[in-house]
Amino acid sequence: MTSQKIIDNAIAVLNEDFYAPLDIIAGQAGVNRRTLHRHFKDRAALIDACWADMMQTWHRAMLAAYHSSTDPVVQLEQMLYAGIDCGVKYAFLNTLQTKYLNEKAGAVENEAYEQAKNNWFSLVPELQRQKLISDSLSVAWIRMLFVNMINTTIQALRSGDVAPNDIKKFAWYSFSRSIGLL
Amino acid sequence: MTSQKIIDNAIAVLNEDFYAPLDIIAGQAGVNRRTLHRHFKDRAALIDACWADMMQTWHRAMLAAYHSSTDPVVQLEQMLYAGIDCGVKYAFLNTLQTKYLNEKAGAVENEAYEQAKNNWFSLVPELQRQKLISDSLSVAWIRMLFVNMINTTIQALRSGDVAPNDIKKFAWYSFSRSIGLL
DNA sequence: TAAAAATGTCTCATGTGTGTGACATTTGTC
DNA sequence: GACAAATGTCACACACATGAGACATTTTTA
Repeated sequence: MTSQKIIDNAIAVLNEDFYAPLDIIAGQAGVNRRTLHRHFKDRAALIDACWADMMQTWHRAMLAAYHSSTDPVVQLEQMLYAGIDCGVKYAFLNTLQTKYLNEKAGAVENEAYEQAKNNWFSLVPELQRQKLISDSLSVAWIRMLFVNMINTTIQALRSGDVAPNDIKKFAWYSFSRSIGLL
Repeated sequence: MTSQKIIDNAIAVLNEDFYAPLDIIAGQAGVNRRTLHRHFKDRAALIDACWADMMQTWHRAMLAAYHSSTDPVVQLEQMLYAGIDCGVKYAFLNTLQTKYLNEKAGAVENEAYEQAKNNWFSLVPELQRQKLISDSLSVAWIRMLFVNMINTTIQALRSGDVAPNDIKKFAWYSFSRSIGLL
């Protein structure tokens, strides 16, 4: 559908430059700017749509990873890979969260986010209880390590300085050790 | 000096929003927008000045940390702390590097940056040679871990979710382990 | 104190992103 | 083919950031 095509390209473009003019987004999506406005009332509406879209992608990937095993370590590993696979979309999600979402009320569309987040947050204390990872690190800190490891991976992929084949291996190696695993 | 005052405030403001209007920057610095233009020809000139300023700060901090010890592990630890202390300025540097610096030729003012970078890059192979850190990780990857650990730390500080007292400790613990140290 | 420099205030022209209206054109559907 | 929906094209008004000119005011300096 056209709306989806616009959203996909908007995410790609806005991820590079959050303030890119709508011309660029429309052009990238192969539609007229006027058409873009027919699908999305204004810039804010488009960004909201992008946000919702990303939420869905992210949420599904996390849920699938979470249910791929009962071993919390494997769950965590799979969730990291899922995050990496979300790639560009995830990076944009982060941008939004820091600079755009502040202005919005913690509204409806955060529900899915919260759910995935809660799954994640139940995992870490469990790992700490089992003494598999460090219990001197706070959960909030570990959450940030997780998110930023994904960012690091995406950056590494984009920069071309790190061999793509190595990246996931590196990411899990570095992340798991950074939280005290093994 | 007025120029420096404007630069400092510009860094602070642009770090929050890279596209903030000059009004805001001038206002934050307590000067008129017209005055800002008398010190800096245009927006690009101001940003260049910010860049140069940050380079200086960053370079000095890195150099001091590097020379604080002859033990490469201690050097690395001190450089991480130095990066964290650069704080806000460093975060802006990162923003610039990805989205703004692309448009510039790898020009003159990168010299200082390169020098500090080279110090850093000599450190990592040395640590690998001494088998203190993992030699399966590439230097480029470790560089990214380093940079992103600083970002993570700054985020953590800003979010308020992690106790400020713990942060440096957490950062070194997580970073050192993520590169295979210990 | 007097001259010079820096800054503030007001104004203006310019460029650009934005959102919308009117109408032609294309595409899809029956 | 005929109709309807979606899209393209052109045009317009609006808001806003920008950079600069003219001149008053303040601050520095000799």
